[in-house]
Amino acid sequence: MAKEVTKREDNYSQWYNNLVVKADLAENSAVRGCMVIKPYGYAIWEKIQAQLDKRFKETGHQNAYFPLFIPKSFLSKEAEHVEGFAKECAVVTHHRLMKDPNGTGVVVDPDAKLEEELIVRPTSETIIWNTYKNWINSYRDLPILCNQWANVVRWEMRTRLFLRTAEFLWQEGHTAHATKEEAIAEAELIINLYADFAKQYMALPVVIGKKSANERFAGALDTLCIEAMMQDGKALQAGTSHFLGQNFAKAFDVKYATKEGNLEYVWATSWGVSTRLMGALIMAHSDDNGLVLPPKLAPIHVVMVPIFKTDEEHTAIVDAMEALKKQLLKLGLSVKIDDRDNLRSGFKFAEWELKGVPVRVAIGPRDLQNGTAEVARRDTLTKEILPMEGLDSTIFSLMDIIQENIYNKAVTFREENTRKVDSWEEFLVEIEKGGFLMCHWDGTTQTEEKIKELTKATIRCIPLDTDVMIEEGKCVYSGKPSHQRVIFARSY
RNA sequence: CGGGGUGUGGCGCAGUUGGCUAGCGCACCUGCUUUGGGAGCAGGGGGUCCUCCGUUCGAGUCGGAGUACCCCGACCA
Repeated sequence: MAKEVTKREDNYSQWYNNLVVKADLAENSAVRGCMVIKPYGYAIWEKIQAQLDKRFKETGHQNAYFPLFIPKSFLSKEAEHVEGFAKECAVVTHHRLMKDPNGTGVVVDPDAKLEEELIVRPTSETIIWNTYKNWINSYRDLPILCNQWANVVRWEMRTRLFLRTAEFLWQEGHTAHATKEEAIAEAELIINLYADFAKQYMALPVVIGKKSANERFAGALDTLCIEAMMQDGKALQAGTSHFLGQNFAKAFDVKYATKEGNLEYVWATSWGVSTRLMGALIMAHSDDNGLVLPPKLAPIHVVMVPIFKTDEEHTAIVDAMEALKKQLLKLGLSVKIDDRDNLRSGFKFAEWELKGVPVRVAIGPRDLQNGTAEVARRDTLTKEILPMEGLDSTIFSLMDIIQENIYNKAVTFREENTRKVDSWEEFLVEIEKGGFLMCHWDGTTQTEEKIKELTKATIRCIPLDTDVMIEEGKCVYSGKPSHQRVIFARSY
């Protein structure tokens, strides 16, 4: 009973934390607020990275890398941007240590004070736009479509594994365009790319929408986002794509010569997803037995557990497994044969379920005689005895079935927990139940803040693509006229 | 930065109104028996009880200060 996971309904956040640690994805580090991503967790992140990277390149983007440190003066060039990040920055003030003259160990050498402090990037707009200034002269230099895979630091008060850590891994795209229309199209392209990735790979349905002015990225004219629903009914912002207008171009004086010979400021976007996606993946699909991984992101697709009494049986079973493994490898699946001899099969079953491996194959002496194997699905927790013959293709097609099933389950859950609410009394009751509330809103920040103050619910987004949301109505709080419903929810 | 809680082998905890050699479960090591849903028995190793100061014949236990972490708020991908 070493690795029992707590139940979801008892304490959702404890369940989540427990799961992350027990499933071997990550753990807290010695550094406050920072986490260690363990090999099993990182393997999932690598799959996410690879797929996104492929999609970025298919849409004409290139990877580049910019410095970790940002001179303090850069950060203050865009007024809203500083305000948004100032409160959570790590600052480098010195560049040297020395032996402690009054004792043992080392102290900061006071003589090594930096003339200008360096900020550990909370995001890279400023350093990148300072660089783009030198890259852009003419309309022929545009567009610039760069992405970087990097780590950033935001000194958060409270942290949670994957969902909010002081340091996190992400990708951040930064693009420069000649026209407003092109920049807006880029921001939309990316948010759709994210949504499609979430659906196809993470088996995660998301709502694409626009942030209200209040929730917008510091320095953006518009923030597009994808919002997902977790199993406790809370919303999680899974990715953002910002239309930055000419704000950063103006702050860093980035102009280009048009065909006609005029000087114009360039238009910008930035966009990103982070290791928070891992949190979304875990919270959206897992159950009380542990992680449930969609096959497209699972580091191990199939785990095989031999059941045996004698050495001869063990050898014969593992031989049969090796043969099946070879066939599965040919089909592109990753396979693990768990032939540890110090653990019982029941323990292994539980352990691999905890780690979310989509399919488990158990073979025992009985199967060996009958030419069968026991195949268990992680998503449904069902198992059946199947003939060894043709098992490779059966398992291969199971992957798509499982992927789809996990997605459908998440869609169903979201639909069951999304509802229209039209009165304030109803809102107060419904928000306690969790989920997405589709409500009319008068469009003012005051109303939005009042609702947040009273209920902790925020506008997750103004959905872009849902026709049903466009209709006349009255604001759920103020009663003023509204033309479209927005999504209210409590969030992470 | 406010409110609450916890610091005892690697992990999770117990330790009564201060009392004698600091204990339990898991994990670990050795051996035997086991293996179709988290094995059993026997033996074994591992502790400056967060730190400092105080009270006392005697402190894991009481008091004070510090410190670290967790939970709830404010802040956020």
